[in-house]
Amino acid sequence: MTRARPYDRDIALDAALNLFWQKGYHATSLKDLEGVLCMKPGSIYAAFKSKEGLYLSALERYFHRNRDGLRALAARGGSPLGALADHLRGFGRQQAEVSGHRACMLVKTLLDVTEQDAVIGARARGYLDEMTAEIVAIFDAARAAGELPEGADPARLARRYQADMTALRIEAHRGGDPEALRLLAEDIAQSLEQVRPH
Amino acid sequence: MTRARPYDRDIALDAALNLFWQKGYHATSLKDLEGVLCMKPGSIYAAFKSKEGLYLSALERYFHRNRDGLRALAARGGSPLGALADHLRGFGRQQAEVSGHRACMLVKTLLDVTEQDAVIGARARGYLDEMTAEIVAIFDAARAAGELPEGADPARLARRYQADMTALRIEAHRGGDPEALRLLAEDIAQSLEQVRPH
DNA sequence: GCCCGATTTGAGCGATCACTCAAGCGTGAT
DNA sequence: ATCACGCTTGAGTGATCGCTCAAATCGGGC
Repeated sequence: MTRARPYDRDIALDAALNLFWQKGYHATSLKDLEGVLCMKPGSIYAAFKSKEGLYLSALERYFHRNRDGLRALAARGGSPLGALADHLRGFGRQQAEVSGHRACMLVKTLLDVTEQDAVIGARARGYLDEMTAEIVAIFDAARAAGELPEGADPARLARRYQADMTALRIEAHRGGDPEALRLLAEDIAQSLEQVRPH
Repeated sequence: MTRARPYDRDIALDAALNLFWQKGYHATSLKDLEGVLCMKPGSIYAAFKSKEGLYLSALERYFHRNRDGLRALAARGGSPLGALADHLRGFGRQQAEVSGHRACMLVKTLLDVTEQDAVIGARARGYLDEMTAEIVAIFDAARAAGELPEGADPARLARRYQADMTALRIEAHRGGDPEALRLLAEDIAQSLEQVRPH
């Protein structure tokens, strides 16, 4: 290499991720990105090829972060079902720290994207499917640990959990009473724990 | 009136509603709207003041339609809890007819909007709150009908129901196996019916 | 110290954005 | 038939969109 990169790809991607997450794909302009990336349009294009390319890179980063978080949760040992319930309750306890950063970016992408941005939409769907698979694996572990009754279907439970988590995060994005959010998370967590054989 | 309106406001609003619902606020251009409304930019501006004004009118229409649907559901007589459960199951049975028309437009708006479109965001939040109130009224009716246990909180149950419905509609938007969607709706409906005193 | 080549720069590209307004035209009143 | 009114028209506004590329800039190899 003849010259060190004057910008840090990770830092730039994080900045782009946060901005895209907050404003969405269509409402974010290259001018906005220039600002938070501290890069001129030529550099952005050289590094990420296009606005769409940058979005895809940011989305991939987001996905990996979430997937790794879920894996860390599962690798914690102890009760898989308990880990999922804790995760729900933890999310319910969060205060609204940064605006526009609560709902899942994959879901936001799914809803924001049209037929013109088919590539982005397909990628978001793929990542969501991978997340589903991760959750299925956790329910499989729960079954192995004897936390599920005989006839329980891990895939079905996983889809329910993912839907619940999506709803919880959208409710968080909506704002409103923090205590109501906590109660919602508690209700969902209790539903989850009810599947345990008694 | 010196001249009959050459366009039908209801038809135009429906067309705008469908397009906005499908593509979202930012991704819909005035040129797109000209096409589906069969109106030139001057007429659109004269009738709806601006793109934002048109969106607000379309959103109001969407809200009234949904609120009235919910009221009709509640006015059907019989079990309020059963009506809600039926509504969930009915939604789970739907096939993906028109693309991009499954998720709730209020939720899509909430996620799509930024600080620049604060008016639209506030309106969407207001409508969502009104929907919550409608659902609370149904759970109040359920309590009056003896379908709820002593300590049950209608507001808390309503928030859970609304979150579940949101999640179900997003899952429908995501696509995938129709049978999985049906099972998800069934799971949610069964959770709802579990609150009945036994 | 000098040059080479990779990288950044930023003015500016054509296209499209939301939107305007002077002109044209259809309609009901007379 | 004619007029006057008011809605519709659509070319065109300035601004901004995503993006390009020739020129400036900087670091490493010799």
